[in-house]
Order: sequence, then structure tokens, then C-alpha cells
Amino acid sequence: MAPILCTPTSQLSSESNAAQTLHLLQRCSNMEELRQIHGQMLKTGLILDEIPASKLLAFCASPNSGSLAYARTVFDRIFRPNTFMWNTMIRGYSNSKEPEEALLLYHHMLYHSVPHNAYTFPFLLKACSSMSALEETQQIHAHIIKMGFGSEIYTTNSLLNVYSKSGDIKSARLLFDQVDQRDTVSWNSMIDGYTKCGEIEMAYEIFNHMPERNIISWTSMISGCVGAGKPKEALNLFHRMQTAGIKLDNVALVSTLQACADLGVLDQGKWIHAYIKKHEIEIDPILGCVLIDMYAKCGDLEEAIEVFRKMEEKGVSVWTAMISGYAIHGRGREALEWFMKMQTAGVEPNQMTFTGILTACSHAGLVHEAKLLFESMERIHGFKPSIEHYGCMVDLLGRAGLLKEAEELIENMPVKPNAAIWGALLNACHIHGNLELGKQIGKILIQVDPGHGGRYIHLASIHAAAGEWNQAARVRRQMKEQGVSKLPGCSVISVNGTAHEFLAGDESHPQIKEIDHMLEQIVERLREEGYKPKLGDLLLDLEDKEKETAIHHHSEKLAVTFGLISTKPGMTIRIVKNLRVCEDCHTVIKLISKVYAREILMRDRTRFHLFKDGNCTCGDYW
DNA sequence: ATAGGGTTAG
Repeated sequence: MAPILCTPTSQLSSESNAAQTLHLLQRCSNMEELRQIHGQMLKTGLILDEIPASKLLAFCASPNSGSLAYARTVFDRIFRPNTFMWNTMIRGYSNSKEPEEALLLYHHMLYHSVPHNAYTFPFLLKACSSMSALEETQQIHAHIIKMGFGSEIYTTNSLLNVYSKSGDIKSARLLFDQVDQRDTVSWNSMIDGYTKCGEIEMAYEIFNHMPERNIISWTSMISGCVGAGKPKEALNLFHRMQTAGIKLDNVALVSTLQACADLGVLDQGKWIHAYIKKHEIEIDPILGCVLIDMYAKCGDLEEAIEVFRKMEEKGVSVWTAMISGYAIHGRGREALEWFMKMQTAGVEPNQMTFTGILTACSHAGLVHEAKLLFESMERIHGFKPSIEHYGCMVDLLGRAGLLKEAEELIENMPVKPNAAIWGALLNACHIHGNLELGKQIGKILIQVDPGHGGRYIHLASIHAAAGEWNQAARVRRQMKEQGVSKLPGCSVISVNGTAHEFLAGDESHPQIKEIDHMLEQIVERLREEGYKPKLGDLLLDLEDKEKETAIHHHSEKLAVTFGLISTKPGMTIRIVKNLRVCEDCHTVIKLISKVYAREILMRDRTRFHLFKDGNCTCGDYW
């Protein structure tokens, strides 16, 4: 028989067919196209070929445009999938809402004795990490050692990462010290682990000792500081990072903007926004969210709206950031309008949106509206109100003077009240002078939250307001015995880009003489307007004259006074205070806004106060 | 293939 000299036409065509299909798979951009290719592959039998089938699976299981469910149906029909295919499915589930499926697949994989390769464990451990599944991680760790992957750096790094993320920093450290190979990823995971469990000093130690730092090292430290309530250190690190010549990316900017928001430093926040524009960095949904939040928290709602307008993808978080922005400014009506606009735009509110809108109602005294919204949460939107939402309602009712209703709500709510709930009620007692109830709640709070200095101060000042000096002193003693200290009041004012910080009774400012002199003048001037210092609930057991001196040196008064002498007439004075503004300071600043014809914008612990013509936007309830 | 980011009551 004559030998076949050339490849049969049919085979040629099927080969070029396979090449073409592979090419199509490579360029495939959505599931619609993929379905067609899949159909083609079923017809030609190419689905039986490992490489095209793998490519098909990989596309469906990819997190962006794929469909994991589709991938699963394909996978389940493959006879003896290879390791790559198993890995692909495990990876798909590890990035999905059902990471536990990744573990189940792994069990099947073991059952079918499919061999592992170096890619299997990183994917699998990622699934563990998103579930914080410590026990499973320990079991997998044992497999890793048994199967000889214990020196694979991707695998050990993944282990480090799960232990860190799941809060088992001890195991992470043990492994970190054990392994014979470490890279930047290993060090970075340790930084993240230490910051996540609040050990910021240890994170610094790792950071300082690592041989090489990349942008992730820096960003982990910055976000760690933000999370630990050290936004100043975060900004400090940011500047060091720039000196080190690191190119910024979105994640680094997000963390830094949060620090700006926490500190209320508008200038620095603006600088970053300008940087984003200059370098044409894309404002993704998360970056947009924190930009809006930063502007809102730095007092510039107009600019927040601008950012919102320019964003292309307006998801629920972005709307929520806007609504929460209006909330802290006490602009409840507008918050409600935005809430409506959002739904008209077809965006469904989530739990956080409700926290935002209820807060907005609370700060603006919109009791009726809040009740309707609260009731609609479950009835219309299908959310069970969480403890945060109950907190908003207690705050709202209490602020509005409906103490009885607030108490009833606490009694009838399905969850156990926490410190925040009692705190809201105590605050209401304070505002409305319900000293008896206040004392009861104060006692509960000290038990629930014994390490929180503010609680003792609050209770002591209620006793003081009732003229019970002995009781007030007793509470303060108790606080001392517990080793709890009071967070000192601190107000910051930015003048020409420099932040000036004042503590209560602070003498350290270089212009303190001038400030003191001006302050005396102000008090004189305000007395003519009928101002009397309110000393009633001041804690200190002092003579009235001494009390006056103390109260006049509260940080917010020092900062406002400095603002008056160091900025041009007519300019808005912007101040950020770390605690709730004191009642006497609130009165004084209102009067200053009238007598000195200045707008004063002050952010305290919970909200903004805009003082203007002798009034404040908080309506005196804060 | 492994590491860093969101709005949140008091």
C-alpha cells in the first residue's frame, strides 16, 4: 500500500480549528462569546482536549467577567480533570462568595488522588483566609508539610497570610521565624498581621527591620496606623514614603486620604486630590468614596459633591458616603433628598445607608422621618435593624427629649444593649438634665465599659451638675484606681497650611501671650452681651474664679482665639476638636460669631457645628 | 500563584 504522503485534509482542518478556537478563547471578553465557543467545542469534540478545555474553564472561573456556576457545570462534565483544572476551580471559589466550596473541592481532589502542584495551596489558603478558617488551615498546613511543599515560598507566604489575617499572629510568627526563605511578601504579611491585632509597635519593628520595602509595605503601615487611631503617624509615613521615591497607587492614596479625613486636614486632602488629577489616576469606586468622605469630614461638602458628580460608577457606597456627609453637617433635609434621589436612580440602600440616613435625621431632629425610615427597613428593604441602627434611634429619640420612648426601645429591642446604646441614652440625659436617670445609666456604663475614661467623666459631671460634689469626687477616684485616664481635649486649627494644636490650659504655643490677651478682651466683650460662664457641671472642686480660668482655657477657645488674631477678617475659621465641644465653649463661640462677624466651622467628635450670626447649625443639641 | 483599600450610631 502506498504510504500516505501528506496529512489528510480532515486532520488539517481540525488542527487549524483547534488553533482558531484557542485564539478565540484567548480574546474572549464576555460570557456570551464564551457560550458560543463552548458550543463549538462540544460540536467538534475539542472539549475533550485538555488544553482548550482548561482555557475555557479558566475564563469562566476568572473573577471579572466569568461565571463560576458555568465553570462548575463544565468542570463536572470533564472526565478526570487534571491538576490545573482543579486548581482553577479552587481559585474561582476562593475569590467567590462561597469559599467553603474550595475546601470541598480540595477534599474531592484528595479523594480522587489528584496530585497537587505548587499552585494548589496558595489558592486553597486564600479561601481559608477569606473565611478565617483557622482549624482547616492547621490541617492543610499539616498536608503541606507531609506532601513536601513546606519550603515552597508561595505556599509558606500564603500560610503566613492566613494566620495573620485570622488573628493567629503567634503561629504566623512561629512560621516566619522557621522558614528558610523570606521575601517582601512574607514581611508584608507579618506587618499586616501585627496591625490587624493592634500591635502597631511590633508592626513597626518588622517594618524597620525588613531588607526591602515596597509600596505594599508602606501602605500596610499607613493603613495600620489609621486603624489604630494614629492618623498623624500615618501622614508621617506617607511623607517618608514619598521621600523614598515610591510611586503612589490607588490603595496608598485611599489609606492616606483616610488619615486626612480623621485629622480634618483639608489642605493635605486637597493636595492628594490634586495629585490624582495631575497624574490622571483613575478614581475607582473606593477611591471616590474616601475622597467624598475626606471632603465631607474636612468641612467641604461642595467639593464632595463635585467628586460625586464626576464619578462614572455610582454604587451604593458612594451615595452612602454623600448621605453620611450631609449627616455630620446636620443637613438632614438634604440627606433625605439624596436618599430619595439615590433610589430614583435605581440604587438600593444597604445597612450602612440606613445608618447614615438615621444619623442625619438624628442630628437634624427629624424624628417623624426617622421613625418611618426605621420601620421601612425591614418591611420594604428586608433588613433586620442591627444594633447600630438601634443606636441611631436611641440617640435620635434621646436628643429630641423623648427619653421614655428611648428607654422603651432599648427594653424591647431583640439584641442586648451595648455600651454605645447606653452612651447615647446617657448623652440624652445630660442634654435634657435628667440627672436621676443619668446616674443610673452612668453606673451601668462604667460596668460595661470600665476602660473608657469618658464614661467616668460623664457620670462625674452629672453628679457635679446635681451639686453632689462628694459623689463626683468618688467617681473620679474610682477612675484613678482603675488606672483609666481622661483623653485630653485637643483642638486643631490650620492657618496657611500649618496645623496649630491646642490642649486645654496649654501654654506651649509661641503666641500664647497674645492669645491670652485677646481671650481676656473677648470675655470682656461677651459679658457686655450678657454672657455668663456656665460652671455648673464642671468637675473640678475649685473656687468659681479658678473654674472660670480653667474653662476659659479649654482647647477650643484657645484655637478660636488664635484663629481670630491670625486670619483676615471675614475668613471662615476651621477647627477640629477630638472630643465633644463643651457647653460653655459652644455658647462663647456662638457669641463670637456674632460679635466678631465670623463664620466658625468646627468639627467635634460627632458632627460639624457652623457658628454664624450668634447661632449654630446643631440647634444646640449635640 | 502569595501581601496593602470603602461609606458606619456614641
